Amino acid sequence: MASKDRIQRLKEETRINILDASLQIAKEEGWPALSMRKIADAIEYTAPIIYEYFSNKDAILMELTRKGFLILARDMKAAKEKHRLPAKQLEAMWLAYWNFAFAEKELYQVMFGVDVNCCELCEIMPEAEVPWTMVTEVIEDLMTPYKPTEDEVSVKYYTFWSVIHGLISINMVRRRTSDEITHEVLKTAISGIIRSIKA
Amino acid sequence: MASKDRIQRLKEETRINILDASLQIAKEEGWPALSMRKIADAIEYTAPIIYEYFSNKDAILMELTRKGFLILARDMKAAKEKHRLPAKQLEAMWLAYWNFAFAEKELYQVMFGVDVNCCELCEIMPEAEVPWTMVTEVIEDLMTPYKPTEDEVSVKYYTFWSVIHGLISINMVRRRTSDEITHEVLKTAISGIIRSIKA
DNA sequence: ATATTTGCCTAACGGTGTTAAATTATTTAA
DNA sequence: TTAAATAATTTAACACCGTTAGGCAAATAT
Repeated sequence: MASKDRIQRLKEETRINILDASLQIAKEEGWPALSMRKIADAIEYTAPIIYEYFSNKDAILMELTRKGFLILARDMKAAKEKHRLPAKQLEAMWLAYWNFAFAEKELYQVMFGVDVNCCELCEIMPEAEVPWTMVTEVIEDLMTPYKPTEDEVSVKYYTFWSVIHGLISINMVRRRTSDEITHEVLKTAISGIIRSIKA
Repeated sequence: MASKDRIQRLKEETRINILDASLQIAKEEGWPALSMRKIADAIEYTAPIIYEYFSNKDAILMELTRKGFLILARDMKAAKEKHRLPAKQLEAMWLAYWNFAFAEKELYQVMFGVDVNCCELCEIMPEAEVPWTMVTEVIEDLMTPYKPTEDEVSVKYYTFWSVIHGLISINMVRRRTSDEITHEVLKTAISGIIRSIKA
C-alpha cells in the first residue's frame, strides 16, 4: 500500500504549508492580522481543515516558536564554533542572537512576546518623553567633567533602559528565575553602568 | 444653569469609570480578555455608550498608557529628589522604574507592549532551553578559574539576556534610535559584561 | 404644548476562533 | 462492477469581538 505513504507525505506537506503560510502572513501584515480563515485561503482550503493538523491557533504559534528556537540554537552554535576563546565565543553567540532577532523578526516576536502594534501613535505622546529627559539630565550631570556628546549620553541612557526593560520583560513572560538572582542582576547592572559612566 | 455643571461632572465621572473598569478587568483577567462589552457591563451601560467618551478601544489603551507615564514620571521624580549625588539619583530613578513595572504591571504592559499570553505552555518546550544551556556552558568555561556557584553563572546569563533582549524589544516597538547608537550600546554592553566576568 | 435636543439602547455588520453536521470523494468489500 | 464504508472537505452555525446606524423615551427649550 504505497498510496498510504503518498497520502502521509501530502499530509505532512499541508502541515508545513500551514506553518509557512502563517509566518508569511505575519511577515506581510503582522501577527494581529493572522487569522484561521486567512491561513486557509493561503493554503487553498477552508478554515476547519486546519484543525486536523493543529488543535487550535495557539498550537500553530507554539510550533513556530519551536521552529524559532531551533534556528536560534543552530545560529548560536555556528557562531560559537567559529572561535576557541570563551570570551570570543560569548560575543559571537550574542551577536548571533541579535542578528537572529532582526533577520527573523516575526519569529522572535512570537517567541518572546514582543508586541508591535499601537506604537506609531505613541510617538505623539509628550508624557512618554518625561522619563527620558529626566534620566538624560542626570546622566549629563554625571558626565559633565568628561564633556560628552549627545550621542554618548544616549548610549548610556539606552544601556540603562535596555538592561532594565529586558529584565522586566523576561520576568513578566517567564517567571522561572529566582528573585534573588533577578535582584542581583538589577543591582550589579545599575552600579556597573554608573561606574562605566564615571570612568 | 448649575445642572449643566452637574451633568458635566457626571460625564467626567463615567469617563474615569471607563478607564478604571478597563484597568480593573486587565488586572483580573489580563489585557486579551478586555472587551468593550465587558467594560460596558462593569460601568452598567451598553457598549456603544463608550464611544461617546473614547473614539475607539485603542484610545482607551492610549489614555491608560498616558496615565502610566504620568505615574512613572512622578515616581522617578520623587526617587530622584531623595538624593543629591547624580549617581545615587540615577540608581534611585531606575529602581523606581523597576518598582513601577511590577507595582503597576498592567500599566507597564500596555505602555511597552509586553505580551503575557501563551507562555505557561512554553515551559514544556525543551528546545527553548538549548540557547540557555549553550551560553551557560561558555560562561562556566570563562569563569572556571573563579569557581563560580550556579547562581553566579545565572546572574551573568540573565545580565546578558536582559540587556540584549531589552535592546531588541526597544528597537522593535520604537524605531527612533539611530543604528549607530544601538550598535554602540550592544557592543559595549557585551564586552563590558565579559570583562566583568573575567574580573 | 410643541419642538428639539440629549441619553441610552437595540439591532445589525463584518470580523474572529471553533465545532458539528452535511456533503462529496475515495477506497474497500462483495 | 456495484454497494458499502471510510475519509476528506465544506457549509452552517455558535458565541464572541469592535464598531456603527437607527430608534425610543425622557429632559429641555421655545
